[in-house]
Amino acid sequence: MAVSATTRAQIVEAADRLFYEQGFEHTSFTAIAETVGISRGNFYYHFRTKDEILAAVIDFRIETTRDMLRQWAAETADPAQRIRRFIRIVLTNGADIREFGCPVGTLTAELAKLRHPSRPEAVALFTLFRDWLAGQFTALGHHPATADAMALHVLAFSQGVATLANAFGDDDFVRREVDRLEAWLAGGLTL
Amino acid sequence: MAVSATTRAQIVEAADRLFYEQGFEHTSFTAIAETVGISRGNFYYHFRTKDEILAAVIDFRIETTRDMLRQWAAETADPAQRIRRFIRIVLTNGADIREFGCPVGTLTAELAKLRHPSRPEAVALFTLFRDWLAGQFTALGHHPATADAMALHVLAFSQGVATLANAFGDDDFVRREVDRLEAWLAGGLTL
DNA sequence: GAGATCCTAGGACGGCCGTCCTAGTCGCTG
DNA sequence: CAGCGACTAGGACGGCCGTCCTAGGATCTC
Repeated sequence: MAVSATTRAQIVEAADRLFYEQGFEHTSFTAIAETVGISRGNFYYHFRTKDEILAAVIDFRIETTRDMLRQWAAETADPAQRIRRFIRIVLTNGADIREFGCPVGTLTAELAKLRHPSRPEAVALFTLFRDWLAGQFTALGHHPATADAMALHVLAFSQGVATLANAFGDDDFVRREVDRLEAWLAGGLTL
Repeated sequence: MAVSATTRAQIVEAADRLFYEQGFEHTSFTAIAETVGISRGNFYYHFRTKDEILAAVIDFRIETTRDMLRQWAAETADPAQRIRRFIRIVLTNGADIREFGCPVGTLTAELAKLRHPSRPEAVALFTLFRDWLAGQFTALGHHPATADAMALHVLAFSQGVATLANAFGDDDFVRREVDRLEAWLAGGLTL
């Protein structure tokens, strides 16, 4: 049981990374098996289909994200500071983003094109950030509707920056946009 | 020769649409052949590999985009009005974007994950818009470096909005963000 | 009207894909 | 130590993929 849980976790983590780096469809069972170091047949014991792995990966990402947001909330009480932490993800994860884009945005886009049944679960990852950000803006004294609009604005910022960072690999551009949005956050928060 | 040119063009246009709707890798020779209404074998006469089709599709998109930008330049002399036209693409093509995302952004992201040799050509599509936008900002009296930063800012806006529109399908959000960026364009153009 | 050229249809090929089966190993429990 | 459940390795399967070959039809030239 302990060993199987480890193997299962190893599969999920390897798939998580491979889905991010190569895309869901392009990642084969063989590639995951080789990464983990298990036989391809053994696989079937833990996951019956590739879609089941995807579902597990999305659940894993949701859990990981929840933990991260909780961590942020525990470390800083100021909502503005929390939002700033989100804004700076594009710097913190700059190298990965330049190479592979945003994990959430690219997965959601791919599943949309595949018309994959798990698409709503991937979108839920976006919703997680959206609701958390909206909560911070609400804590800053904004009405819920305004707070949600601001949350979407911040999300759009990070998606746009991630996409262009991936395309052009321009770190200066990322820094400039981060500065701009932080100024917006510190200033009027005009929408 | 006239017939072959037509067939070739039909293949490119069908592939263009399918690559957009389903992604490059997910689109098979069979799917393209069925869309055009030709046999799968005949294909090989016009394109020897799938990568050749991709290259032709990217060339086609570059040509189409160039035509569109020329058209815009011909129709309106005011640079600000031209930029506004670009900003409003997310509204004009709202239905497609909600369903499939931005054609340029999603293709670039996919080719990055596939480490595909044609990735630079896809990025060139971005560069086309980037340079054109920078040209408009220059015409508004900004220095080249500033104009380029503004161009990237507008591009990031459209990518962010397209990604979230695809994820959430929220038309109000798109309209709100368009209004906001148009206000920025009409106002200070602060970066 | 014969022949060269352009174009097409249909199918064969090797390969990798996701899926599934089976025999067997390990470790725990009684 | 017998038995059972958890776990693994290896390989077989049908199917679709991209690629490639070949024979024949259409069209144009002299």
